[in-house]
Amino acid sequence: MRPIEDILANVRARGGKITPQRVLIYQALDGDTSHPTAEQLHERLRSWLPHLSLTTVYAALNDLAETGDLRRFEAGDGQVHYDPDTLPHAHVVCVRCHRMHDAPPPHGRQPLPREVEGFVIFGRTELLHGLCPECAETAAAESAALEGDEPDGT
Amino acid sequence: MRPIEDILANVRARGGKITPQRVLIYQALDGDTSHPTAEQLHERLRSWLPHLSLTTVYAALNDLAETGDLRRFEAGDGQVHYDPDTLPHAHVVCVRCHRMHDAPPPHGRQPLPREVEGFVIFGRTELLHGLCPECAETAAAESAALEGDEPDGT
DNA sequence: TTCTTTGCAAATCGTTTGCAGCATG
DNA sequence: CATGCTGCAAACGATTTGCAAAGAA
Repeated sequence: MRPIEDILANVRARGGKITPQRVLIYQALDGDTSHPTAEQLHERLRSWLPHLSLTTVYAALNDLAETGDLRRFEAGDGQVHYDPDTLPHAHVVCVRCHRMHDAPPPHGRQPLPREVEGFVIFGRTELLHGLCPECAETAAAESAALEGDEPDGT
Repeated sequence: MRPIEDILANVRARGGKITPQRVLIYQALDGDTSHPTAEQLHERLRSWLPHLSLTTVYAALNDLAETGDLRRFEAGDGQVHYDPDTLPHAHVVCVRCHRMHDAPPPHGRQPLPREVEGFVIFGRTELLHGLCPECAETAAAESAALEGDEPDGT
């Protein structure tokens, strides 16, 4: 994400107004690598601004996303996630618990194609689906238990 | 997607039952490159089975997705899309009209990493975001019109 | 007969919208 | 003081769930 000052300047340049809510949201986002949903962010910020409404969080996030200062993506859990890191990079997602990490290079770091199938390309979202260490362990334990229930397993 | 017979055999092997609805859905999916949503598929199949319910379509699709015979992904339009092509490949999506194509090789055809950040990797979803030819034209026309409204544009 | 699947209606859940009051520029 | 923003409540739309009836095995 660009420095907060740049973003605020941009808001003002577009005729927008700078409110304490937006500043708080922008600051919370800066450097956040947890890929939060609007609701998660809202929950966190409530401690600082108890009156902050979820609607306002959505408004601020979608605004940033439209100017390209924030990446917005769906990760297969039915919710929209936001990522202040707008450089091309991949995400690893657990298909069970939906825990999510940035994938280290080289994944997703290839340069963007300019044009594909006649489409002008702006951005890329790359998700790697798998099991996180915890869920992999649970899954292993479960399948072991299942084998115990199947006498034919010999 | 695997041949229909294999899929049906698998259903039976898991204690499932083979119904006309499921067979119809599997057949419709086979070779489909349009990345339909459950609702789109439902709409199409209604001509053959007017009584087919959306619930049933969801059940069949989610079942196939769980066995890995169908890829399930969200494309930024708030809906879940299904793709019978389960080989790793990328999709090009129009951010305006949500039209979608498969990206031709080499995009997204790199082999899957086995493990990333401790996660065991099963699959990948790669989305290229951009403007389709039609929307690019519309967008160009719109920005031209906007410039006309701004006398300072000189 | 047994147990899964179907199909309807209602519930759920994340996100958006309408609108009145408030605060920024 | 004009306009954009906030925050509440209500609307929305995609997906899921509960349950009784139907139909595979």
